[in-house]
Amino acid sequence: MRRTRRNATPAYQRIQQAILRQIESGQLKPGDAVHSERELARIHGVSLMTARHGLSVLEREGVVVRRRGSGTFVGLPKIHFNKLASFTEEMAARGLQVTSKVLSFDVVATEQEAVARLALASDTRVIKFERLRFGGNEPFALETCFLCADDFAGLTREALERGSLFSILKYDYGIDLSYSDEEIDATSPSLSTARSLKLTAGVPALRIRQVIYSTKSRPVMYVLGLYRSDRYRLMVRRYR
Amino acid sequence: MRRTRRNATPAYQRIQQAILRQIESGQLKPGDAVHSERELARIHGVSLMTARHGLSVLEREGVVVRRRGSGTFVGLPKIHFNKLASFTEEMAARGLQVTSKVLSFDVVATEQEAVARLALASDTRVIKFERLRFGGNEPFALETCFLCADDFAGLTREALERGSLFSILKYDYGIDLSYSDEEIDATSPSLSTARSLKLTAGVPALRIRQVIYSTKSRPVMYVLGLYRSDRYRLMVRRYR
DNA sequence: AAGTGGTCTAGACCACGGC
DNA sequence: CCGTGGTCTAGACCACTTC
Repeated sequence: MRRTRRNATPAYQRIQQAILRQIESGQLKPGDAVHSERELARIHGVSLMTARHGLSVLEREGVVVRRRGSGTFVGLPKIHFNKLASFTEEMAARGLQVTSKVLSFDVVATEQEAVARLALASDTRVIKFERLRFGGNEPFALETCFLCADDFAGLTREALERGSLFSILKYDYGIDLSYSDEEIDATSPSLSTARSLKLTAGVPALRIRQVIYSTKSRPVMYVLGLYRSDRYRLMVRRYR
Repeated sequence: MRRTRRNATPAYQRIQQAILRQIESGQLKPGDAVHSERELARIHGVSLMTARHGLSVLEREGVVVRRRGSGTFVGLPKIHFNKLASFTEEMAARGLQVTSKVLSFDVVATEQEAVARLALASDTRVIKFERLRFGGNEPFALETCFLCADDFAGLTREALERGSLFSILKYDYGIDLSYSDEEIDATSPSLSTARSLKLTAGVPALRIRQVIYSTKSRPVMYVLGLYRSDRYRLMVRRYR
């Protein structure tokens, strides 16, 4: 059987990408049937289990719907459930330009909650910074970010203002992110927060507390986000 | 090789249940190593792929954490991410008694948004009812529920007051639910809603709009929920 | 070096849906 | 009936972590 070279993209991911390309190019529209598992296996020269593995991830993201006895079909457009994306990526998906303003940047030693969520010793110093996030010149969210100060010693305010945090982690620190655990509720923003977000008083905000983990299952950062509820909503899929 | 009888619980689910039992019984604590994939395969007399399949679902729910080269470990206790549970089940997990009060129950023909979300023809009549949900005598949420009136003709207010909606669907209509797609934001509840939830004016609520699908991928019900943010928060895991 | 999880094969049978 | 997705086998090699 054909062998793949080491360290290449796994076959099941190549199959996913092939399907995503077909959807993005308009070749497949919502409701259309995707190639069957057996066809995908034959087309890509892989076994049935491998083709199935590729589809299963796309299904959990809502990209495709599988119906036993019937087939696999393209899901509703532009909805990706339970997908951890950077703010930059989310806005790009909506065709909006992102800008960010770093409101503060400090190293602090008294952030008990953040330190606990990052599973660090209680006296650990953390980098703390606040960013106001704009999509197409409109404020969307105020994010407060915490990272272990020792692990990310070289991280500066200037770097943050230049590029996206996700890429800094990847290219400067070799850290790939894999998932985030999030706690979501609603809150009345403080006066200063409301002013930053240009919210009229009394309008609620969506509060998302997320702990983001690396591919090695280590907590990397804790983010407290306050989102304008009229501009941003969370899409989630839950399973029985 | 040993054959399983038809229509039995799949092997990968039996493996999941075995692990969940070990955790619930206290035999395994957070951080403890679960049996390795090869051990599980041997213990349950299945192949490696089957044991892996079982673990992968538990991993996506946050029950276990897998670390390549190292092992599989029990995750943090009592947190099940992205799990579609009935209100009754969620409260039971917290040890709270559930009561519900049906505030209204009608068949209506003018609910455009609900009809659209259920993918029904625009003139379809739907059952619409509101329930106030209590956990341990405290109001948690106000839910407005919509179902196709033709498909659930026998559904009455009395049945709702007796038992949980999920079990009515299962035992009276033979419908098993499989997942829900949800849209989450924050809102200021109306005066009457605030009164029902015993909220002081101006306190925000978490708004969850969910479309719940059957195992046959058909939308079954649309639920608009307003949750007291101080008593309820949503736990979600998102993937890169 | 030994053990772990991650990818993959080349088949098999079952359950279900639509024609 | 045939094609679909769902479950499953009995192996293989790779990449990684721990010792």
